[in-house]
Amino acid sequence: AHQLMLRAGMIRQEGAGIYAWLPIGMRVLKKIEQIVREEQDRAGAVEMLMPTIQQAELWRESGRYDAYGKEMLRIEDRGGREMLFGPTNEEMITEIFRAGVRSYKDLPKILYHIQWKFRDEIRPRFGVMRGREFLMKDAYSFDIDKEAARRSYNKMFVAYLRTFARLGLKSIPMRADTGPIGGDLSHEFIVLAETGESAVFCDKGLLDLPTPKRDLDFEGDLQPIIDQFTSLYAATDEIHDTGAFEKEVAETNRVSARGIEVGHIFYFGDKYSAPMKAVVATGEGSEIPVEMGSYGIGVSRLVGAIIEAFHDEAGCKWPAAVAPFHAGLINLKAGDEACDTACGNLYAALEAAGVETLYDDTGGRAGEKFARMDLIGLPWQIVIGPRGLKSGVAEVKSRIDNAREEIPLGKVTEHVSTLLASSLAGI
RNA sequence: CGGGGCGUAGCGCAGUCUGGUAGCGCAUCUGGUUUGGGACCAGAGGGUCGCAAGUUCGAAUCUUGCCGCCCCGACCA
Repeated sequence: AHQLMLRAGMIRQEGAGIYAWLPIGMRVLKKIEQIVREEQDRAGAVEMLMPTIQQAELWRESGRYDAYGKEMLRIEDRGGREMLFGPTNEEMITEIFRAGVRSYKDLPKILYHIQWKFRDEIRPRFGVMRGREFLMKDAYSFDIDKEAARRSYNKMFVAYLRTFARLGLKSIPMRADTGPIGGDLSHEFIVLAETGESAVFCDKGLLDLPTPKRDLDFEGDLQPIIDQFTSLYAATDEIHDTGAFEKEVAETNRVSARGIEVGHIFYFGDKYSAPMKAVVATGEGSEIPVEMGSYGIGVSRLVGAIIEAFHDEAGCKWPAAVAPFHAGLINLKAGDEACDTACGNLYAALEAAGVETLYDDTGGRAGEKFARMDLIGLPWQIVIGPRGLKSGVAEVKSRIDNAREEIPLGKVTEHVSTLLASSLAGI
């Protein structure tokens, strides 16, 4: 994925684990971000934005300023105040919550933001898959008791299933260690890919479970869905138990593969709310610390994960939902009036139809242009020259397009529109 | 942090051992011939040789220090 992203000009490395997002890569990143946002909103989470730079003082309240170690990038401002580039936002969101919420009547509440994080990884690698600076969606839930917290957890669980499905990915929730964040309920969402960083083991049945529907009522009982996805065996190598795997899963259903972690959800109770005194009034006149959870999705990592899942020798093969452009339009003879007109009309028609089109009118040879579009991974590639039009779809890429008949210039727009109705439906 | 390697044009590299005018391929630009799946000819532009100090008449090349990056091991979205 890293090689493809570099060659396609999606990113440029500016330091170890630090990348600039070039225009093509940016488009993909933004599309993924938007899908993540839509599904968070659908689940009832509310968007906000917290800063990247935080005060050390805040992290001393939770005790993590010293506990976090060298992975935290610590900086000092001109006044000698200790600051840090946020690796996560539990402390800050807890501080914001306690300043603004006092009553159980304001609960439940799920807040999220999509913001750059920095973790000074020991060894950054695999490009944006494990960068030091990365874009993450992190959500935080606040509830009056554990039962309510469980409902918030379930909302995010289902939102994650939908999010990854919309990105064209098959994600598998796996029970996970809670690690330094703490708590006792946690799942990792793993996407299967041959080049994944961790080994995963699961029941084949998990791969066939249906994605929760778009019109699902998130305020209803989600537990049956969660049970469905958590009753079958699924574990990463860290907690994999070969004995249990062989006992619970029939031999023909055992899947052992590799995967990429793209999301992680935690319930951690009052780990932060207690020490930081984020309390709410109950109905009985007492105050109790809120029950919290946090929910992360690696947005920038997803760009790499999707490429890992969808690519071939020639380049990326984006799902339509995140492709940087839906179509590439090549004018083989820029300057030729008939060509320019046909391309101009077609481009206008495509854009009007909502088909995002990359128009290349720099002239030159088709092979080079197609190779470039293969690399970037445009689902449709349309070339127009003096003799008419040719086009192809990503599944076949450039290889069998030569067999297609040419369409005269005058009928290009009409022809492509017809194709649009079938092959590009749903974009 | 331990171990291994690299730093020379936008990208990929040669040159370093043995000090003597900074090169090659791709890309870019100009002109021309071409043009339907990675063209050809001619020409051009582009360099603090990672940084600094030292040795020397002279350093990409030798010495020392520093910086950056990559790969292999313990962490994570």
